Amino acid sequence: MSDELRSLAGVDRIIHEPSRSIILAILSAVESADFLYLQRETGLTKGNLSVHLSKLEEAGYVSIEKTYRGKVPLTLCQLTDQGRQAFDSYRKQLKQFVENTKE
Amino acid sequence: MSDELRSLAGVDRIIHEPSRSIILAILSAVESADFLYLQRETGLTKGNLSVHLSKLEEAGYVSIEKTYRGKVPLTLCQLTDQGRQAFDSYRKQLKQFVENTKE
DNA sequence: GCAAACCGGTTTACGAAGCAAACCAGTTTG
DNA sequence: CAAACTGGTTTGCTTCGTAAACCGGTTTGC
Repeated sequence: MSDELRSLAGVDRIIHEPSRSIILAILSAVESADFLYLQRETGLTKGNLSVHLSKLEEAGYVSIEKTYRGKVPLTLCQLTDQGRQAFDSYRKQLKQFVENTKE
Repeated sequence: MSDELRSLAGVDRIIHEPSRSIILAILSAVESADFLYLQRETGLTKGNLSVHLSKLEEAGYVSIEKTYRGKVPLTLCQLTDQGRQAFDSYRKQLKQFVENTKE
């Protein structure tokens, strides 16, 4: 019985952080997003979004491409395959946990 | 759309920590549990279990009663009403998130 | 044409948190 | 009566999340 409840035990700490789960959730739905779009959607400050993105990039979960829109800097973010896989299995663990604690 | 993904945004940080989610999950199923039982079920070290229990107690989510079994110290833990409520709504938030990120 | 404000971020500082290991009072064992 | 065990608590370290300060470049106002 407790093995099931422990489904959360080895959860990916990179993802198990609300701000980052949300970022990954958004990226998993859109193919590609720029910094400001992510900022609006997540409600994060620029500083924190930047830090979380760096952490996700470092983990290999998102790729970040820096370019320009005209003369203005533009940062594009995409979920990597590894990121998609990691997020998928994270979701599965949450689902497991929610279901195993029913009633 | 992003409001739904942000369901995790304001999540209860006391609970959104795997060790503590697991403790609450166990307590939500058993009426009352002693320290060593919890240690076996969670797989936590004594030190960490102790710290997490204190934090949960401080938050008003579990009540801790110290007594004796014969001459041996015994620590009994129970979910409070407040704790049950908080855990319930935490589960609902997780469920929301999982469902909103489907496919 | 230049100062001030704005854009799109990054870096820094710091308090809080998790974890492992050391510790401790009391009890049982040999 | 010393050594080991029980049932925990406390300490020390390191990592992490957040807000605030900062920064290079661009646009705006005068």
